[in-house]
Formats: sequence, C-alpha cells, structure tokens
Amino acid sequence: MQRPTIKTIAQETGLSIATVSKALKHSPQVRPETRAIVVAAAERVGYELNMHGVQLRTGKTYQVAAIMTAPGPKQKEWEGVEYAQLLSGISWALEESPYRVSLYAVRSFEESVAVIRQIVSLKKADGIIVSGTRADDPRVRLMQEADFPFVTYGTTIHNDPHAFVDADNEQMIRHSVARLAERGHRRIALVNPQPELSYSITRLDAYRRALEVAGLPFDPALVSHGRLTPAFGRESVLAMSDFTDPPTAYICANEASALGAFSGFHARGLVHGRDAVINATDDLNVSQYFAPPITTYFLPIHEPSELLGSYILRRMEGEPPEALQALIMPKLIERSDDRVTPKA
Amino acid sequence: MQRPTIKTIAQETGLSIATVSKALKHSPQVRPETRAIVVAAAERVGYELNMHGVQLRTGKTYQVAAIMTAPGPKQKEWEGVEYAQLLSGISWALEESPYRVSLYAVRSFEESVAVIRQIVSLKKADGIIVSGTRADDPRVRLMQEADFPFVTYGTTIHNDPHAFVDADNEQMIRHSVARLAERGHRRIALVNPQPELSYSITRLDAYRRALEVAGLPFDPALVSHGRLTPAFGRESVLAMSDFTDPPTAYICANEASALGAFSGFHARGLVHGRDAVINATDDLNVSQYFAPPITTYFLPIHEPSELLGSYILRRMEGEPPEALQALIMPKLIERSDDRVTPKA
DNA sequence: TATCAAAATAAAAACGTTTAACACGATTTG
DNA sequence: CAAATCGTGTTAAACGTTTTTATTTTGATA
Repeated sequence: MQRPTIKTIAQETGLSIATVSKALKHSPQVRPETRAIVVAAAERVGYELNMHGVQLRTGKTYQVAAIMTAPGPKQKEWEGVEYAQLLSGISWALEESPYRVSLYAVRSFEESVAVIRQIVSLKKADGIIVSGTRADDPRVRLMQEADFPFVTYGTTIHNDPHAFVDADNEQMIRHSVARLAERGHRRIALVNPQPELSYSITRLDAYRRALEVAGLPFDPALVSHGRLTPAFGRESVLAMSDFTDPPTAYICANEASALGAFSGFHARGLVHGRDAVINATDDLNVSQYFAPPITTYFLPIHEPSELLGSYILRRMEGEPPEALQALIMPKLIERSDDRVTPKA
Repeated sequence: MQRPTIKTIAQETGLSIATVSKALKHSPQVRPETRAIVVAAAERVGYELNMHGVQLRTGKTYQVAAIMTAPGPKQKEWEGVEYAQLLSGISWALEESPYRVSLYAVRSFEESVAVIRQIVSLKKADGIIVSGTRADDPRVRLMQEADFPFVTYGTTIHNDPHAFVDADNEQMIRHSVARLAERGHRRIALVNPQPELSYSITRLDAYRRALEVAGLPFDPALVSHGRLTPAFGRESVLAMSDFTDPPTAYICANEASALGAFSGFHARGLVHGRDAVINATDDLNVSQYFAPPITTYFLPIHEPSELLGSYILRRMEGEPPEALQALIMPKLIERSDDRVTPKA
C-alpha cells in the first residue's frame, strides 16, 4: 500500500487534485460542502501532507537552524552544557508548528559565520537562531542584508535593531555589585566571559558604573575574561587570591565558572563566607547543591529558550523585529548572607 | 538571478539534464571528458544541488532524527546536560555527509514512542538515534519491525541484536566495587538510574556479582534508584548516612548525582575521605573541580557521540547492525586514595 | 428563456531531481 | 560479415504539491 496523496483523495471523491489541495488549505475558493467531502475522504484514507512536495513547489524548508557553537571534541571542559535545555525549549516552542529544529554544531565563531552565510544563500532553512553575539556582529549584518528571519540569544551593541532574547545583564550586575558593596565588600572581582562577546561588555560597563555609584575604585586587575569553563573560574581565583589586597567577592558569569571558583578556594584553603564569597548567574539551578550553596541570579533557561522559539516563528511570519525583543531579569536567590568578617 | 539548476548546466554545455545529473553523481555511464565539462560548468555557474528536488524524487529525507528525552520546562533540576555534547558530536560526525541532525525533544518515554512511530510511518527521517534504552525496549522493536535504520545510545537486554553504543557499565562497576573493597570498604552504596533503564539493571547485576566476588553481603538498602539529578544524589546520601551502619563509599552514576552527593555530605557534616568517599562516572570531566576532586571513570562524551553518528551513517547504507556495536570502557582517573580510616 | 457575472471546479504547468527506456554509432563475436 | 554487445548519450516520465489560467456550473436578471 502506497502512502495516500492528494491524487488518492481526488480519485476517491471524483474531484480534481487542485480542488483537493485548495480545500485542505481552507481556500475560500472552495464550497464548504465540497471541503467537508474532501476532509472526510482525507480522514478516511489517512492522508498526511507530504512535505517534500510542498518544499519543492514553494521553496520553503520548514526548518529552523539552531547554530550551536561548542568547543571541539578535543576540548574536555564543562562548557556550553546549557545548550541542551536551550535546544529542547526551542524545539517545544515549535512543536505545534510545521517547523523542525535543524542543528548546526560549529567549533568557532568564524565557522558560524560561514555556516550562516551558506544557510542564507542556499536557503537551507527558513529562520536562524544564533547565540554568542558580539558587540558588532557580522552575522547579524549578514542576515539583515539578506532580509533573512533570525533571533539572537544575546544582544548586540552596534547593530541595527533585531529580534533578540537575553538576560538583563546590565540590571543584574548593578544590583549584584550594589548588594555586595552594602555588605561591606570593597574588593569585588568580576569573572567575565570572553571580551569580544556583547554581554561581556555590557557586564563590564554595568560593573564600572555600579562601583562608581558605590564609591569604590575600579581596579582592572579584578576583572578576568575567558571562556566560561570551570578551569577559567579556578584560574581566576588562583590568580586574584594571591594579590596583596585580594577580592572578598567573586561575581561569576555562570555556574561552570562558579564551580571552578570553588575549586580555586579549595586549592588555596579559602573558606566561603570567611575569606570571600562567590555569587553567580545560574541557568540550571545547580548552585544550590554547591557546598555551601551560594547566592545566584537565577534565570530558568526554559524561559528564554521558549521565547526564542516563539519569536522566530513570529519573525518568519513577517512580524517586525522591533516587536520581538526581550530582556529578562533573573531572580535573586539568596542562599548565603555573603558578609565576610574583616580580618583583624 | 535565479539559483542555477542542472537545467542551467545543460544549456551551458549543450548536454541533456540527464547526462548532467549522471555526471555530477559519478555515474559510469558518462565519459570522463564529458564529466569534466559538466563539473567545470557547474563550478562556473556556482551550482549547488537542490535537496528538495532529490528528496521528492527519491523519497529520502537526508535527516537523522535525534530523540532527546528531557524533563519538561517545569523541571528545574540539572539533568540531561550531556545532551549538548552528545548532539554536537553526532552533528560533527555527519558533517561531511549530506545528512543533518533534526531534533525531536520529548518529555517522556511514552512521547518518545509516539514520536518514533510517527517518524517511521511517515518517513520523516532516514535514521533515528535514541537513548535511554530499557531492558525490553518497545521502540527498538518498532524500528526493527519496520526495518528502519537506528542506533541506540545504551544497550537493551531482551531485544534482538541492533546497533548500539554504550559505556561498558558491567566492567566498570565490577572494577569499581573490587577496587573499593580492596581499600577496605565493606558498605558500598550504588546510586543508580531509574530501575526500568537497561543500564540500571546491568549496573545492579554487576554490583551484586562483584560484591559476591569480594565476599561482601548484598544489602538492598544500599541501592537507590532515581532520575540522575543532583537532588537525587543528595537524597540518597541523606537517607543512607542515617543508617546505623552507613556506607563508606558511594558509586554515583553520573556527575550530577555525584555533585548532589557532595551536597548531602555537606548537609550531614560528613567529610570526604574521612567518613566516606564518592566515586562517579563522568562524561564531562567536571568532577576534577569538586572540592576535593574525586575518583571517576571518565568517558569523554565525544567518543560515543561521534560513534553514534558514524554508526547511523553506516546503518543507513545498509551495513548489518551486528557490525555496529560498541561497548567503551571508561578510563579510571584516581584523584583520591579513597581509603577511609575506620572509626575506633 | 436567454444572457451574463460570479462562483466553483478542472486542467495544466511548474518546482529540481532521478531513472527507466531508448537510440545510435563503434566494437566485439561467432 | 552479419549479429550481438558495449559505451555514451537522450527522451520522457515521475515524485507531490501549489498556483495560474481556463472551463464549467450556478443563480440572478432582463
């Protein structure tokens, strides 16, 4: 038995395939009674639309490309694990639509540019979701010039307006610094992502401004930049805790670097809450299991990821990008007092 | 300017589209010189194969469906994070092929059965990669009955032979128990995945056998089953450490539950290496950053994931499943002595 | 009842590819 | 030397859909 097509239904009903096609897509050109007959026949024979036919005819792919920049296989560090949740959130948001998530794993920023160029010029997808945005992101420009629908996870700074979803890093860092300053901290370290990333700049900016408000001096030595692995968090602590005037607080950009910072504490014999504290941003709520649990700004990753999915759908339907922008403020979860007793 | 097709090349060269098509796919029916001409023309006009045409004509989708069972969005636990690396590994293995990874995120086992049934009957993909196998897995039977190419991440116990990739849980647990017994442990806990999963059974079996070899009694109270979240690892420790004769070693099934176990230690005031130790299986090499670092059986996840990718390719080319089976032995990384000083 | 516009349906072409069937000259074979 | 075979290319049909254009049917009006 072959899979039924509109031809099958046409024979079944005595109508032409044109009428069947129109009836199934609710064209006003076909009479309600006729549609009813067609739908009934479709039901009866178990008809399912064959996407390959419509793809060839219409040129639409019904694919949303998710660009996932993950370190190469050599890399054995804990990095980018939040992608799993991100992808499933996107996938769920597309569930009711005919669109599917198509995965493009790339190893570097350059490769992501190339892949996006290919997707755009060869129309390998109808929309793109991309993360790891830079201050001036060439990929954003590329897609804008081609008028290709896309949503970024992360803001840009110098690009024209586009659809995006991001955590409100600005507000989060200002709040975080102010809160720590209130608790008596005068040396606050910022463990920041790679400097070329847009949110790295946003965080650094907010950090400097917040220090100023709190009347604290800015010391560039208290800011580290790097790929957000545990190794990086650890190194940051190892380096900074050797200063003659070491930090008493570390603001980590994610849970991986926070875990690494803990490892640095352990290596240096530092005790959390006595010598220094760690605060973090947390997507996966894992820092509640650290020993001791730490204070975090928690943004459950399913929120931005489902937003990404619904935004790309709306964008592909032609909605203007200005209407599709979200900054989400993570929720403060205080698991520690975060005061340190000044050494005598 | 329209995108060039084989028609363009045909006009360009004066050949027929049939010859062009054959030339481009290295058919022996076309003379090398003719092929050279075609290839040159294709190059010149910037021809790229349009997949929609071939999909419609051949019925092939050039999609590999990756079924990802992830907890629903409500779920705020650290779980399934290794999927990110798994997916990128698969994606990389398919890179040189025309196949793409298409993501199907599902929330439950039942949903995964339904999704697979749909993919198979509607030919929405050419191959399937599925994980979280059960002892007798209905999805495996489904795909086998339909003669649909697939590879599982994880073994089955009661199903007919099929392509799979897995860690060698049997050998790993036996080794782990023996090693701990050698070091004087007499109460060894097994923190195991959900009991219906195939590898849960394999691990439990190996555990019992290894205890027997070591001359230690089997105590069912020392085995816990659950979803491998930090919460579960924590609960396991909280419960078992209250026993009158508590375990001195915990064998955790992944890094998430190991982290949770640490959290349990902290809550109970247990010190790692003094009161008890934690061993784990680690995909992401994150346990080196625990404080203190623990002994793990490390299987870098890119190994099985790239194997999954190449296996599904070979399976789709018709290679028999018996040739596509791999059990990988994780590498022991001893980061701790793992002896505990018996209390006086 | 004849006419005509509007409504409903049908016919046909097109999207880009693969492939079975065929054609035709050159080469081998009995 | 005629017949069969081979090598290389062409023709034409097909995959399932959408959409433009053409045709028929319907219902209203004169």
